[in-house]
Amino acid sequence: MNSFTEENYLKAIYHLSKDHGSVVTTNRISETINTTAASVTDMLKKLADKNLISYVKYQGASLTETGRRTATQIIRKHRLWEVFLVDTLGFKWDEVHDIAEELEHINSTELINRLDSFLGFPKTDPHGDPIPDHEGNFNHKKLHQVSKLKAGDEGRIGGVSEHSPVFLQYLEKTGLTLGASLHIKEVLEFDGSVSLKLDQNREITISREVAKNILLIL
Amino acid sequence: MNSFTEENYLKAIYHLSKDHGSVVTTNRISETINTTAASVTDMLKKLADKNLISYVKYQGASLTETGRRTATQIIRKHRLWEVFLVDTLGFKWDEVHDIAEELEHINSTELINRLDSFLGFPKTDPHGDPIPDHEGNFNHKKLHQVSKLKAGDEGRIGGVSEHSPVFLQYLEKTGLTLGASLHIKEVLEFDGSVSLKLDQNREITISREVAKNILLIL
DNA sequence: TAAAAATTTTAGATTAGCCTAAATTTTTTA
DNA sequence: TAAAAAATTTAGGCTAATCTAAAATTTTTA
Repeated sequence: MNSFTEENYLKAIYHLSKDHGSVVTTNRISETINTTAASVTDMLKKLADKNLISYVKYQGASLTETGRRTATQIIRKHRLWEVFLVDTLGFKWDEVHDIAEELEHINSTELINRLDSFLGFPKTDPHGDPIPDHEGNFNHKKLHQVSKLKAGDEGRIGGVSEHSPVFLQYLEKTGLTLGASLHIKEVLEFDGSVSLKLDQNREITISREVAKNILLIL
Repeated sequence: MNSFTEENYLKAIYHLSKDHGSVVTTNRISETINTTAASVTDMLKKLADKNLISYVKYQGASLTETGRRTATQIIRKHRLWEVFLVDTLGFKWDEVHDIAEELEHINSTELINRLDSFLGFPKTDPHGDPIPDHEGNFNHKKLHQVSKLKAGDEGRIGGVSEHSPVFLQYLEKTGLTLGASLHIKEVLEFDGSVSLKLDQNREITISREVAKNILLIL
């Protein structure tokens, strides 16, 4: 059994190692977990002892296969709980992160499988992030940052890569919710801001920063 | 904010002080929480500092009003989660205790109120125990131990005072589930065992120990 | 009611997770 | 490529929650 803290470190390492296997540094972890580099070093040694990561002093850490499986199970729980909170209890998509952050540590495979079944085996969470199955396999859909597209491209919003309440509330207000269709009219060279046409022919402009965090299915 | 551990101590003290206000000893707590008396002493000092209990050295502890309110909220959460696990996810009544024991520490009033509403504001949990409202008020129904009744008495099962899986599974198997009507035929003076007539005129005999843990609405 | 038994508390350690400050290693830069 | 800067680790401490063993207090019993 791993402690809450250990689980949070595994999750952080997972999220920080973009492509499976890449090495993550002590400082990057300390920033995401909001702790000191010294504390991270301590924990990395411990996780390495438990064979959840491989760790080379002064170099960084990467998840072992066991570590990766553990991390994806926590992510599975987090995302299923988010679906429950939004679909079943009626929370808004910007309200669920912190609660799911607690619920993800509840320890019962049976519980999570029943929850999955009750929710109808959802494939994505309320932010469009894929929910891994009980073996840790993701159902990857190719997603494209709006900031990387050009005039004329179109697609539906399939996810967001930033989950802060302010950002999600902004999207909600602007009509940029999951599933919304959009058509790119223009990308301003000056600052990278993007003009879009939305469902009811509504036209809006978003900043490059916002465009980077909206992911499209083309 | 209280730690998980503190919450567990408060819950234990609550359950051990039969009638509100009665004093609970160090050893009794150490038995229910499965820890040493020395550890309990440490924690009692801490809870007293936080004004959650009143504590007199060598005498024992009792909940303050704040402590009582905190404890009932944990119990509220525990019981609502049990209802969710049984009614919504289809667990059996003997399978939910340990999971609810974890879920009860999740910290969100909004979550628990929405859950309550989703479940239809249940008044009792799957074992018949009353669910306090958000102000900590119980809807007490008068319950009678079968062991205290005499031949001729009858009623419905309104609760059980023992929640171990083996006991609950035994009741399930025997048909002694929540709501079942029963009629007391005879109480054996020799060993206190009780003969009952059940729904379909089925007649069974239960031990005094079992009879003590079944609670009837007369 | 005094001695024995039981209960409770104190003293002193231990472990997990965290911290600061100092030392070490790696990376950057001039 | 050597010095400066940045990153990382080590050393030494802290707190929460636990433990064992010893001391203090209360309760029981003869």
